[in-house]
Amino acid sequence: MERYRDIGLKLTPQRLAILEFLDGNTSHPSAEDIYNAVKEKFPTMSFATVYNTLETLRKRGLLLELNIDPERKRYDPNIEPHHHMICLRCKKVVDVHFEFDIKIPAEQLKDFHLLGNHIEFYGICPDCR
Amino acid sequence: MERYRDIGLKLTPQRLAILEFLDGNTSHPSAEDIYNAVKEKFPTMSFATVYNTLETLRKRGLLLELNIDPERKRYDPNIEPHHHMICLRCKKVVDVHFEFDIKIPAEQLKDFHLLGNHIEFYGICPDCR
DNA sequence: GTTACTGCAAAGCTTTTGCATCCCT
DNA sequence: AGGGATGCAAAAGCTTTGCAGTAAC
Repeated sequence: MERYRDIGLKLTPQRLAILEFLDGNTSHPSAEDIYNAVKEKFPTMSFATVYNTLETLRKRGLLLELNIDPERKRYDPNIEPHHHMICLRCKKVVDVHFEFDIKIPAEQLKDFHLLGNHIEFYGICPDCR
Repeated sequence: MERYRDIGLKLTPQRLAILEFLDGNTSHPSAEDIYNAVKEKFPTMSFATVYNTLETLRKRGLLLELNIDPERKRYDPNIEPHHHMICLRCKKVVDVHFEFDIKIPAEQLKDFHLLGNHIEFYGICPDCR
């Protein structure tokens, strides 16, 4: 956790609680999920603090903002490149740690300069079958 | 256009204008883009009508709702499975019509029943280079 | 004539912002 | 002590909804 202070972040108790909740979390929580979780420790916690902290972390490259849910932003503390499997029924999102070798044919690529990719897999999870 | 009536949709002038704007459109417009475009023909056009029509089309599988933009929903009249290339600078979205052979290793797949996938490619488009 | 659609306005959600206060360093 | 963070409330932006009037079938 000291590494946060090293990059110029003030380690307030609220932030520590948010960081602790996010650390190793693979549930891809929304801002509200985070707010609800941390509010138990800090009843005065506000959405502003949650959003401010998330934005601060994102700007420093310590957090990813995911577009996998059309209704709200989801956050992922795992900044390693990876993909996601989404259950169409319960909306659960599972990480897929595997590097796929996908190459776009040159005639489609034109002069686009590729920097990365993200795959969303859709299906039905074991629990929903 | 008659096919819309065949599936039980009333062909109002407003709807025809929306359908005409969407037909063959590869710009992945937002609801506001569609509203602005159609408002020129129908100054009384309301967002309610745009959203109602989009939702009606989506429910009938005639339109895709895209999650590629965290700020707003984008719509795609091309319902053929395809992927997207997104310019990180100008946010332009280009279709990628190519089927990639991607298989998730069994130990990652678990008992997830896969139904489809969508790849977002990130990079810089020729215009922005 | 029925039924579904339109358009306005209001409301609902998520996210952002202004600002006074607070507290980490 | 100083500068950034917190928390409240208000506002902003996108999307949905209620409802009365209207038009397609």
